[in-house]
Amino acid sequence: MGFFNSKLRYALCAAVDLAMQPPFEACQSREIAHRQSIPGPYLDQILAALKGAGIVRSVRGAGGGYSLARTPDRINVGDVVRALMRGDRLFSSSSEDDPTDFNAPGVGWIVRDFEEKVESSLTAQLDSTTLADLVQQKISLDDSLSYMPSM
Amino acid sequence: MGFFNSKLRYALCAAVDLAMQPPFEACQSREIAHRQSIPGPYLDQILAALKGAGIVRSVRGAGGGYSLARTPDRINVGDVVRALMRGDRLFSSSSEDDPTDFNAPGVGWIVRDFEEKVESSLTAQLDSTTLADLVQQKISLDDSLSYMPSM
DNA sequence: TACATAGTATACTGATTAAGTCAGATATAT
DNA sequence: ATATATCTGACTTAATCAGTATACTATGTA
Repeated sequence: MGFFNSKLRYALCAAVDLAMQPPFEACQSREIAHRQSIPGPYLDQILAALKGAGIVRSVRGAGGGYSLARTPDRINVGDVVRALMRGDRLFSSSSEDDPTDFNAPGVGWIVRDFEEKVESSLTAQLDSTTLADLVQQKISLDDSLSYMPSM
Repeated sequence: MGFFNSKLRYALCAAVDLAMQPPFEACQSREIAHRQSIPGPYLDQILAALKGAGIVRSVRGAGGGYSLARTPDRINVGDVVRALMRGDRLFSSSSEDDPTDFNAPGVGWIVRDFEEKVESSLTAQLDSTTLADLVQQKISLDDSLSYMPSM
């Protein structure tokens, strides 16, 4: 439906959710799933990816859960995107797996070059927005609606 | 492999190819296909979409072919993208087909709102680059390589 | 009028990805 | 030990991507 895929959207929701919790306090995946309406087992996959990228920390066993590995102002949206898109789409590789000969010095070059400009300006935008920014927007929204549940 | 899909890349190559031909002179689809290394029948599909969007004009019968419907400086990349992405991906719709409840006033809202900001800045970039710009880059490239075939 | 040329339309196919689901293994606090 | 959690990997279903194939329609030229 949109520009992001659902996995990425879920990941961002989960990350922002964690960013709104008391810092470094473990939070169960099923709580996050419930608050953000994310399918439980699917969220587990996503959290695993976030953990692999060092965005999230996990504590196993009873009383365990997930927490952010850094403060929200030191995690940006680009980090989350890159964590999810290992092997997946959203301009996965920058190097070698060209199907056609866009290497020949022709129109294809120019098109590819333009594409890269778009990519890099997009990346810049993703990297300049932090989880803290998103949390702040959430708070502003709640304020403007004149009610303040922490959900 | 990249941010664009191959259909869009082909469409841009074809459009730029036409932009480099003598203005309003009909050009056969198979010639374009050959010059730009695009699978013939696949290009036909793409040209049909471009025609449907009023970007390209076609003349049927012997001696016919395709030409741009407007001058290259009045066709931008965004036009081509929108022509191709009818029903397809790359932020297809802006309205109603939300799978989950991103309508509830929660974190999902903020994520969706950020997503839309990204989309609109992307759209702005696509809309501010014309086919004429891309042709100019091609010419500059040829110059800098010190040889000037029109291909 | 007939033929060749060229675009138009539709349907089909194989490969890949998206979006989850499910079962079970592993770790840990009590 | 056991209940509670994460972790893992395989599996499923549907959609999309990237093209092919086939038949049809329109038009300029001989």
